Formats: sequence, structure tokens, C-alpha cells
Amino acid sequence: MGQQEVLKTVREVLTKYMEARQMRKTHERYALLEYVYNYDGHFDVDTFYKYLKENGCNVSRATVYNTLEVFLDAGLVRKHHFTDKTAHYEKAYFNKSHDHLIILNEEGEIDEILEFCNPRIESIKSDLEKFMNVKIEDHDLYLYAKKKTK
Amino acid sequence: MGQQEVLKTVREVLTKYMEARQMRKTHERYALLEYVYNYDGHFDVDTFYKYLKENGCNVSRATVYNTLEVFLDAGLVRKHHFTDKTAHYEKAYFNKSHDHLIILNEEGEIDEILEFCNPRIESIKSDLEKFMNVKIEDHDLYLYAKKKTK
DNA sequence: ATATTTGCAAAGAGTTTGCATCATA
DNA sequence: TATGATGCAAACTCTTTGCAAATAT
Repeated sequence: MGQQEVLKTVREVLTKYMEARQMRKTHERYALLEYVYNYDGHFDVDTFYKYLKENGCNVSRATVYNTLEVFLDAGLVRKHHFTDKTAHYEKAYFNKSHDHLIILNEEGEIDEILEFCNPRIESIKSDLEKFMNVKIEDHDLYLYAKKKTK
Repeated sequence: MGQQEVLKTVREVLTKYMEARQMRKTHERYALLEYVYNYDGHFDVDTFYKYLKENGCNVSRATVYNTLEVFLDAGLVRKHHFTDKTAHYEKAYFNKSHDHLIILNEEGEIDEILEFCNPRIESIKSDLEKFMNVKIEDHDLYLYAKKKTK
């Protein structure tokens, strides 16, 4: 699926979400949606805010925060808390659920975030659902690693 | 193993850690270690700070933060970022590595944190280590669930 | 027309830091 | 006694909020 089709679909998803809630379909929301879906990888709010500025999108920080929460609730982004401090976001639609291998440097700061999939996680989840009598909505698996200096 | 033995051992672990680094063996550090190891479950700094105050331990917030980082580096506590905001800690020594089932209420706030173990996670980790040529130091697996209202 | 959303700046929450004081080695 | 640790408050970072202005419905 091409990027234009992706954008078309996510715009429709957002439209339906907003209409169902009688929210206003503002330019900012559609604009940010495009920027999110053209952004490759994970980002924190500050990084994204600067990226917007650099690309001629003049929205306020408050709008970035608000809008990302709207997207989150609409299932259009995922939100992560890899370590302390800032939340990280990534586009979610057409982006298969995956887990994260977080490469830390010697100071324990994030160096790189790699994605992987492993079906075993799903069996862990279904085991737990049965055993604990809950409905598991979501999961986060973060593996923290250091590069082998071999 | 009884609680007195646990406390004895973790005090020794802390002592060795501090001696190896020529750190001062302060009353505060040993006191907080006891409070951590007598605390049942997960806690955030503010909760722990209040718990200390209520139990006649008058240390500053700064010391709580500093000391928990010392314990973290010494492997005596684990630190988690379940959701936004505050970090959560728990005692780590003699406390088998486990994963977390986070029960959310309808507002998406933490209602309860349950622990579980599942060996499959270890095989995911060893797969990844081989495949990505990294050394995985740690992992966090959080399952977010809602209670079945049946 | 009117009520939601935006933008800005100020407030909040959690954490870290600077500095004087204290106490371990 | 000399340096690391503590305690306090101020600073800092990330996020949320209040309010006036803008704008979608």
C-alpha cells in the first residue's frame, strides 16, 4: 500500500472518530496527522514539535500534546514510556504491533530503538487472560540491551 | 527464608557495594533499605516518602531519590515506568524477576498491579540476543488489562 | 451564533541540582 | 579534618491548564 493510500485511510479514520464525537475537524489535526504518518520511527513531543517547525507547520506545543492524545484515543498512534521522562509516540495504523529492543549507551541513555515481532508474546497473553480472568487490551515489551563490542 | 535473614543479606549486599565504591555507609541508606524491604509491592517516590514520614523516618525527598538510584545500581531495587508520570520501584533481591499485569479502570488509571512469571519471555530474549548480536540486560513486559465484569 | 480548539504563557507534577551543613572515614 | 552525603529550596523538564482569540459547525 502506497503512502497516499495510507494517508487517505488514516484521514478517514480520524474523520469518523471526530464526527462520532462531534469534534471539530480542524486543519491542525489533519496537518499533524500527515506529519505523524510521514515521520519514520518513534518520536517524543519535543522532537516532533521541532520537526513541525522546521517543516513550516506552526502549531503550538499545547496543540501537539492535545492532538497526540486525540490520535492515541483514536488508535492512530501508540504511546510508549521506554524510560524516564518523555513519552514516545509512533504511528499505529497499518503499522503492525511490535515490540521494542532498546539499545542503551554506557550512561543508560537511549541510543537506538529497534522493533521486532515474536508470536510467543501472544501465547503469554492468552494464557494470562484465561488464568486471571481479564481482558488484555494491550501490551508493552521492552528489552533493554547493550551493543556487543565484540 | 525469614525476613531477618533477608534484611541481613541485603544489608551485606549494600555494604559491599558501597565499600567497593568508597561510598559512605550512612544511617539513611541502611534505614531506607529496611523500609524498602519491609514495603510490600510497588511504590512511587511520593508514596514511599509519606510512608517513611508516617513511620518516623525523617529523610528528605532528595535523599529518597538519591538512595533509590543507589539501590537500583546495586541491584537492590527495580524501577518501572508503567504509565506516564511517576516511576515505580520494588525490592529486587530475593524477589524473582517477574512481569506485570496492570489492571486499568475505565479511565485508564492504574487500579492494581499483579505479578506473574512466564518462562517464554526468556526464550524471546535469547532469540533476540543471538539474532541482533546484543546483550540484553533487562526487560519489562507490561500487560494492560481490564477486569472482566461478567 | 456559539461553543470547541487554538496559542500563549503560567501553573503543575515529578525529578534533579546547588549549596550550606553534617557526619563518615 | 576532609570529602561525600544530607536537607532544603530553587531550578529544571515535561506536561497540563486558564483564558482570550480564532474558527468550525
